[in-house]
Amino acid sequence: MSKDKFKQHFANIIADAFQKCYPEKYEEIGHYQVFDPDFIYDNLEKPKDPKMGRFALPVFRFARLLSDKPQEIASKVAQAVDEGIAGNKKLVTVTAAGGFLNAKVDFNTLTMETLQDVLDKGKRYGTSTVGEGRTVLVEYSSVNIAKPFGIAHLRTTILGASLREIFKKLGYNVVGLNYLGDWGTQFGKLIVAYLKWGADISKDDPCLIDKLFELYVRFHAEAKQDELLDEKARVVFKKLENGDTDTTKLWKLFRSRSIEKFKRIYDRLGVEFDLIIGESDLNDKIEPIIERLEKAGLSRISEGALVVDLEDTQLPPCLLKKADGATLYATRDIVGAFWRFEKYQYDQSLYVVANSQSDHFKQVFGVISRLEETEHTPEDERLAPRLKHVDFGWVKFGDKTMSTRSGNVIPVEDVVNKAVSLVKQMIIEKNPNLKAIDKTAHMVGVGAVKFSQLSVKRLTDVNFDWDAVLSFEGETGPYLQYTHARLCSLERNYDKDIKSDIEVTLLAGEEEQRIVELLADFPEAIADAVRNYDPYFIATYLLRLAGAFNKFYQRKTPDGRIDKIISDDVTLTSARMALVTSVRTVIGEGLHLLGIQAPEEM
RNA sequence: GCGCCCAUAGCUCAAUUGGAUAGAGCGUCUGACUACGGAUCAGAAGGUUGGGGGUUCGACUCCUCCUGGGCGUACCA
Repeated sequence: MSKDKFKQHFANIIADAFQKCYPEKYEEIGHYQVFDPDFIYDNLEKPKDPKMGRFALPVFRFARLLSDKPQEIASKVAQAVDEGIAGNKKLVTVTAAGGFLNAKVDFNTLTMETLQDVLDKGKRYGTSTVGEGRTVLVEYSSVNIAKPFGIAHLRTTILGASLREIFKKLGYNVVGLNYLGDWGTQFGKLIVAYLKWGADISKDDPCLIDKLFELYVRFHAEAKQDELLDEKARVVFKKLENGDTDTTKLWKLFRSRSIEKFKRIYDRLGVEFDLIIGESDLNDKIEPIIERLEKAGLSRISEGALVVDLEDTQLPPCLLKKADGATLYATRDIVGAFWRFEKYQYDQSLYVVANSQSDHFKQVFGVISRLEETEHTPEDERLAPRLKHVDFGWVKFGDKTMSTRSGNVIPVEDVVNKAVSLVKQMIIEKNPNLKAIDKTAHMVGVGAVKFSQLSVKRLTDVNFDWDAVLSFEGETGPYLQYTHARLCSLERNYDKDIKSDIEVTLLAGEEEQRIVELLADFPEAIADAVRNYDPYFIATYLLRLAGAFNKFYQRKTPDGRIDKIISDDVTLTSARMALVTSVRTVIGEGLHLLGIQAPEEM
């Protein structure tokens, strides 16, 4: 990530001032700590209140080093800075506030450079090249065949789709991967249930998948009474693994019909993948890896099953094969990591999966790590350090936990349909002349649903609340879209070219300054999102930006009138419009990174 | 039992990863030029950060104990 010019300048003059204020200490320890601009740079923070400045350095932690009081340090250094740059053009102004050194940047310079940057680059503003030549895999959604697409899957789908966009923005070669759950004992259960109770279901029934799911729920209910059912399911799955024709035929039918159904939902959500594979695609790749593990002496037979011990991790052993020889999903995830590397040579591989599976991934990564250690794979060729479980909290509904097995599922399709139709109603009410009502309603409805999943930090459990998801006011997707549409409307009304060579002093008001600062913060918001693997940081940034703009937009003059952006004052208007277009650009691009569309009217 | 995670305004969530007066939205209440798009904006009320102890210049954040929840815990995914 390239360094912020203002920050760098601040770090330089501060380090310099420290040298002047504490010459004997500088003599003693040399070009380190507070005397080193890079050290200062890394210790900079953003003040709590933007009014205090653009960045700040807390000096408490240097009190011991300099044997001086924090307040003293701050005021001495601030004074030294002031004297040092007197007469020169001040890029930053430093003030002492308690134990903090606060820096305000020269507003004209910041405004000019930021607006020029945004207007020149347009959608490419905030792009960087840190990811160039690097490949990152993002596994997300990963729905299970023959099961409903419930809101439990909503979070991974939307998180992953957004991460895919964000990494692209930074120049990474991104492979969005949907890893279908199309293998495992569950298919034994499904087939047993189908053969037992589903004789009357036609194979062409359009509701085949829904009906299958009902049978699946029934299976779990009846399995509580009848222990033989689970046993039967295991046998049937084993038959499937052995390639039994009739079983395979049924499995193929369920699989293809499910995929058709999922495709419709992905289309509706506007979620894309670069590769869709299933667990079953790995079947012929499993044995070589198991042989490697055996050869490395890592696996052993325990109670009839093939396991790898992970004793120093407090984790239970990782099961590779059940006593009947059938594989488990950990086995397939281990194999999959190697397979994916062969195919893509990834630098990072992200698994966007709920945190309830964190032990599973610890086991999988642990086994891979051990194998590579034992085989003495060179450090820089190892896969284990490249694997990352991007976990996230539960989606709960009321006081119940969403559980597929109990049939307690809210289909994503219902959620989207409800949101879209509500938006449509709203448009008809508020903006009946809008041309593309259905298209717009879809963008906004889906935007609301997506934003509801991204406006909370990844690891926080969320309650699925219909009212919250279907709310279009306050901190919501539609709020951002509305602001965007309003900005577009201003551009239509203005109807002239937007120029970046404007009179920046006309944007010196508090509200305008705040907007400029936020515009300049966009790259940082993206960096935060990447560092934390969490689009939340972009979502919350956009809310701040939109809020700052809306405040400016509705600002009043002292006589109580709205201080309009477009006025007879040509110079002022063109300055403000440069701001308008910049904000529109960043909100539009920010929403794009979240996987949300930004209509020009709504 | 063991392991991991969580507890902040009535509700849903934040808090720059140990920093300044703990902030937003929703809900409630009061307002906004006869609206450059009111899906907006301004303001008010609302807190002993679950509880005790500790670490230090400084704790919502780290350590410890307690209480109350969630998830996982070898042949499901």
